Amino acid sequence: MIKNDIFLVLEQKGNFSRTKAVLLVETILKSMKEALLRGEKIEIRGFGSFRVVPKKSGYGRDIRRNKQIPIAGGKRVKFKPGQDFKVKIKKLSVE
Amino acid sequence: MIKNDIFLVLEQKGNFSRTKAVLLVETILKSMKEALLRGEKIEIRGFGSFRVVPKKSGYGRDIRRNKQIPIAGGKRVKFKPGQDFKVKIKKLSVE
DNA sequence: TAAGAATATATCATTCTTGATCATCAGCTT
DNA sequence: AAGCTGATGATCAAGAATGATATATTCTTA
Repeated sequence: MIKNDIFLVLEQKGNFSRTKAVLLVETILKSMKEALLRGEKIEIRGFGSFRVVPKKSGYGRDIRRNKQIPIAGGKRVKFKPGQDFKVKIKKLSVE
Repeated sequence: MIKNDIFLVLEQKGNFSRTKAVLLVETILKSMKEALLRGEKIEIRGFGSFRVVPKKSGYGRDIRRNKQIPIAGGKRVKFKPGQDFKVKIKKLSVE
């Protein structure tokens, strides 16, 4: 699924024009990124939550030279799917 | 940020009615969940990607009894923020 | 706004991801 | 439709998440 698929869904199921659909999606994505960049968490019940958490990891690898590379700490974004969603995804293995 | 905040953004910046905003968001979230439940990956350039990956983890813990509990394998959803987004988030630590 | 529903937290050991970089592949804009 | 921009894969070691459960907290809906 890519952006275009979302536009199509909005055009078909939501009856929105392509222009509106694009405006919509971009607006939502932009506001979500801004929220996370402010350090806020995003919590959408039934779907999942995004949180900005500190990161300490300290080593990477230079493939060419096959040697370790120090990595500075910082923050990262973590997504956690909702409970119901998570359970359903987990069961995909059954198929 | 919660669902209501997204509705507000759509009402203000996108000039959509509350009803339309709700329909929109629910439609998008639903289609995204369905895609992932079909095993598809979702890739939104500039934001990030969601993928369904296999999981093997095998042990949990019962806090009351303080003993190990076996955990069945399955699949899980993984979110990976876009490059630019990831870098910006990482720098939040500087502040 | 208040009731109802969903999520965070803490716990431990095992499994898994992060992180830089180049080449390849794929999404997105014109 | 094609090119440009952006994402994935592979590598290794060490730090970090997962998973079940009950309670406290927060989101959502009627």
